[in-house]
Amino acid sequence: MKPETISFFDRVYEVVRLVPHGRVTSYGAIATYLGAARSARMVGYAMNASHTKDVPAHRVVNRKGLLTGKFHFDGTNLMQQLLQNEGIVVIDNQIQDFEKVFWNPSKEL
DNA sequence: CTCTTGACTGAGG
DNA sequence: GCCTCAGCCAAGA
Repeated sequence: MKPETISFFDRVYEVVRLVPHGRVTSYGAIATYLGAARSARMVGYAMNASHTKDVPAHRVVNRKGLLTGKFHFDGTNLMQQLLQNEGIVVIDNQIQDFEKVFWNPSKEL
């Protein structure tokens, strides 16, 4: 695969796939890891097309640990269900102990 | 090329 | 702690 042919979106997907089971990360963390710290919005924008990809988008939340993208899932609480299924505690769209389950690709990878 | 759209973020009131 | 504003930048029409 020529990197030039890989779009920014695809790079986002690869990083999201690297997120360990039972962990979550933020849009900004992914953007920073990709060298585009100011492109956090692009990460979310990329996730908008993640439905056609095998990407665990539910592991990606904003910097506050809030499930901002839950409305993009079929069910109203599907995203929360998926996270809790991985052992992550979610209350009212807010991840509990966010710092403990947070996975920073720039540090861990 | 120009314009619009965002699952974001940080600063300011 | 909450709300608003502005900057950010890639992709699609």
